[in-house]
Amino acid sequence: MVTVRTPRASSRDDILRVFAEHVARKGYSDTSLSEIATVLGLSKGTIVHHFGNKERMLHEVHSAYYERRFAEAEFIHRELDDPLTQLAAIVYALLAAHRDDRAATIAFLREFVRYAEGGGLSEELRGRRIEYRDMVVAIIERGVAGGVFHSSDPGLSALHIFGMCNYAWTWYRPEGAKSIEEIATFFASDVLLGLCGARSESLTDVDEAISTAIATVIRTPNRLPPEPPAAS
Amino acid sequence: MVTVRTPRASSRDDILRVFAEHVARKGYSDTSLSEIATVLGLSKGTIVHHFGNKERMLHEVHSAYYERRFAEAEFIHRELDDPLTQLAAIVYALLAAHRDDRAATIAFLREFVRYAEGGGLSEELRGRRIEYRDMVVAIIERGVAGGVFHSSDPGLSALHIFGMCNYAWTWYRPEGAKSIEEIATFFASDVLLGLCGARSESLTDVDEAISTAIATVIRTPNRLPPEPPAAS
DNA sequence: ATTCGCCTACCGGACGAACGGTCAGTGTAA
DNA sequence: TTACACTGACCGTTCGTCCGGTAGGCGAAT
Repeated sequence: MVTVRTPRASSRDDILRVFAEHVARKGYSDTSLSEIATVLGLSKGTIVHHFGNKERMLHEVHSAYYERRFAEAEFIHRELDDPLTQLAAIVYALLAAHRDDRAATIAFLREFVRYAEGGGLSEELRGRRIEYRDMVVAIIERGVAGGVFHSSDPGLSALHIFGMCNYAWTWYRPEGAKSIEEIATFFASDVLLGLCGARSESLTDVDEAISTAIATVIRTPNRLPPEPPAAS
Repeated sequence: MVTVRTPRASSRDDILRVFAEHVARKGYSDTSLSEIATVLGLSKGTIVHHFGNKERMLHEVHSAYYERRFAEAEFIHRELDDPLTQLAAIVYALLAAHRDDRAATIAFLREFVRYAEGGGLSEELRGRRIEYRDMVVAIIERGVAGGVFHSSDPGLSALHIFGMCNYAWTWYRPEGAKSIEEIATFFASDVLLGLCGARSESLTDVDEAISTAIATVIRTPNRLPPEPPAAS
């Protein structure tokens, strides 16, 4: 095979993209550098040249994933002001990532436990995880303080939400019957009605909050476009 | 080290136990047979002698895990009759496994996606997963039919519950401040109040259902005892 | 305009380690 | 004598990593 190399155009991004796809499909340990090199028509040495080692590649995938989630979250925080809508937006954003940022999302959710305990590059990513969680906890606490939410433990409420959303990669399929918007609406009203105490007047509030939340998250700057349905 | 080998006592169970612990801690691919052999003072050949290959060991761990969950679930079904209490019991059972059946639970939740797509030993385990899900869906549907629950999509409600519970291994620590009973009570009332429409009169119903559920699950025959708090 | 050195992407073979798995053989209880 | 848990040397493969070398674009010096 003749390699046609566009001058000055590094394969860095391609490598990272294919790497994330493989990690998503087979997990980190079962992803081999030689396989990725073969897919891209590169040599294994090139990959090492760009990233140093395999661990740093995973770190970079995870780091970029966090970057996107934080950008989203900060946009949500900036554009929306009531906790109800903010929380709905977080739920939708986390679920939309399953469709629009699929490879990185699955690669992250499959492998982030690697950073649970110390060692190597884990400090930074562990910090980011705590940061994100605290942000959601803060939203819930603001809701509680404002009398909108009722939760005896905002930390557990947040873990409830994260579990509900972050487990979706194990069952969600883009080609499935339910759209992400339907799923997010269902999940968000589930938890929001619970948090609101589900007084009947809050029903319309929740519906409205979810609509606004979805519309807002979609407007996130530099947002990855929804992935087209798989051709195969 | 001198190996004291009790005659006729096969190491099968020990091997499987240590294997599950290692898979829980490091994942399937990063668990090596030689390491397990060393820990137990055996040779690698012995492990292969008992199980044939590594894949079958994982299969057996997962299979045994399902066995225990189904035994629990069937006991719940037998002892309890209203969907409210049954669902609370399922939530508690899934969470209690994180403490009382810890290694197998984490090993399962880390690795069950391996069986998502076809190949090898996956058919049976995939079937069991569907079976378990359908059972929970059936409970919700019975609740809906009886007017106790309100859910426009029992399938999604079940996925909500599974996500909430099955994500716990990523954050739950036995030595943590919250007990499994507290967590389960919090999570169960979250979803049950949502499903009940959270009319105020259902609040006491839900509390009572959860208490009954916990008391019942604990009585499950052949239940593994709660693991003692780690000494180290 | 040509030459030069430098930077960087990339090659591709070699490496040592570790892996899962094989197999002929051993010792002991039944 | 049979049955079986178990050994330990061994095999083929694959892994991540290393490294000397090549090629081409580019800015500076000539």
